[in-house]
Amino acid sequence: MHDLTEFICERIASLCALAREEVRQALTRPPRLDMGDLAFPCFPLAKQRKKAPPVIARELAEEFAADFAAQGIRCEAAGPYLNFRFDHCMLAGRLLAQALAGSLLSGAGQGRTVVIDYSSPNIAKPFSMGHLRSTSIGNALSHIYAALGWKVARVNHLGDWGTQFGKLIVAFRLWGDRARLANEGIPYLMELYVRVNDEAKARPELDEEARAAFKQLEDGDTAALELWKIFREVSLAEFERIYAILGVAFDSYAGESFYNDRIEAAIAVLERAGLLIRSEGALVVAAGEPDAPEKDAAPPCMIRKSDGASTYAARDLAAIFYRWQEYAFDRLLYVVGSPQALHFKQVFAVLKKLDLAYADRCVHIPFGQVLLNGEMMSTRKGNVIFLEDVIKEAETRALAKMRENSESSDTACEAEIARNLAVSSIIFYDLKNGRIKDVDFNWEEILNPHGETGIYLQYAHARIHGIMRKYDERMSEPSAAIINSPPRVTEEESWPLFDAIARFQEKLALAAEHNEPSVIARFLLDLASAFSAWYRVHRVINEDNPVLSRERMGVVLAVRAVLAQGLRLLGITPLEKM
RNA sequence: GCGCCAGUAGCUCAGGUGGAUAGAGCAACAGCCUUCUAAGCUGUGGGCCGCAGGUUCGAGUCCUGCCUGGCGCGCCA
Repeated sequence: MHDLTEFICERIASLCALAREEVRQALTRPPRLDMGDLAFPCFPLAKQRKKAPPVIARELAEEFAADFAAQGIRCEAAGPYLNFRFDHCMLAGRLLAQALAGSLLSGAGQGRTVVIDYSSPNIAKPFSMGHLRSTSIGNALSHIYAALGWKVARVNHLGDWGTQFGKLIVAFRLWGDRARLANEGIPYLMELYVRVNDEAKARPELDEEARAAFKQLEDGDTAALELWKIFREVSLAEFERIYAILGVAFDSYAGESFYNDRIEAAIAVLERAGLLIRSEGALVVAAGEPDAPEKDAAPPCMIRKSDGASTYAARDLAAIFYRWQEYAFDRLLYVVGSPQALHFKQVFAVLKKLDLAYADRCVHIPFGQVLLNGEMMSTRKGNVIFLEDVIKEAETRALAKMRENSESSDTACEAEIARNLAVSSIIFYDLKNGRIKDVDFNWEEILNPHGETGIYLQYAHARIHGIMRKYDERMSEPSAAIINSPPRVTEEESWPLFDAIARFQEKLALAAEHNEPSVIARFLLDLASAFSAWYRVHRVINEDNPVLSRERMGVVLAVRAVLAQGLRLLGITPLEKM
């Protein structure tokens, strides 16, 4: 399609005295498929030719007709637009072959490295729907960049350090039970955490003790460290279980504690650069220009508190220095909620002040919050939904639906499919909208199996596999053989499917450009919906017409290949049966 | 008070670089299973694109001001 576009650009440019680039910019897609494949709006020529755009469109259509027909391009005027229609059979044939060979995507990012910081939950708390967003968005981005040929380092910056562990240590010393901790894991830790917070309201000295306990941790007190290590291990085991269910993996779990002994060195870098200013007893880096700090609209970036302790910002700077050494990244993505936008703005501004070449390579990828009844979820307050409860409920419903459809056989297989459907719907629900949108958690919405859902996509994919099974059964040739010798595409009705397939590469590039997995999610909905509409009216298996059967099977296989590839980009494993 | 983000159908949302009659899903209503999975398909109704100016041949899209909501504004991470 690209070569045809170039041909059109060249001809219009030469005939209308426009720059080729100018023509390419002006070209658009008609709003509906039946109007054509490409359109040139004639408005810019109105002044030059001193005629109304519709007149110009008609003239151009006539002038181009013969020339373009030779290339298999039909052109016609439609109001002020000049619309072009390509040879769909030829294009579809090409796309079919590419889709079946898996060569629709080209790796433009080859050789470049992206570090993606995502998921990053605080340990000692159960995995909630709030943690899911960073996890699913980051995971999808990791697949999207990898598909474009980037080298991807997936980093889980665990929240495994800070005063909350002082609190937990205090709670454990007061009421802790090692046997229960070993048996119950995170829920038990949370119980202790909630209790210590409750009791601290009446006994403020507990907060004091918690600060002291965290100080012990930082100073390397063996007993405190031993407890902390157990908390961390128990939590990590639990998270890895959840990540396995979600199909998410990481290359590094270097979290906050990992940078503990690198912070002083990081602060020393700022010191040497002369960026640190003493302010109200704390050490800060001013946000604005060095010569006019008083003009700052933005608050300064605090590096060291007045009591000498380091801050979150100092830790993040240490992490960036380390990651630069470790990965020499071309891009560093922080998949962290939008409330932290200011924090990252400040940290990145400090990098700029240090005149570091990689300052511009660091990007915050914000996303909206998961709310419950319009409020932020809070583990401590108890108004929180846990991911696993949602998975269980979704599984139960999927299983019930499967039993309703068929009194089938294999319960182990059923359970696996139900689990997949549950995870697919939850991940897709999280990714289908622009990431900046807040999500007010709603059971009926996330469990809804109809409409724009992960289940809808899986259903389309599973039905294709149903056709494949039947094709292998009824037709003389196995469907897999079609992959090696793709059929010609003769039916115009399959064009909407190929029109969707043709956009896969540009959608992928767009998704990476904006760090927006929902672009892929929307693309898949378009593709699946085009397929579902086609499926009703076009029967694939037909023993009396093996040639047509073969052609349609090829079309369906092409759709399947793209659908499966797209689902995997989102971190969803395509199902062959449901 | 300042900053960031959002405001499109009853609800949830799509609408690269400004272009043709603003699109989906849910909900509602009406149809479609003797044929490859009805978790599907087809159709109907439903819109001062927050408001007001401006730029332009042309604005949901760009600029300015305002309104509403969310989040954030140094010793939590």
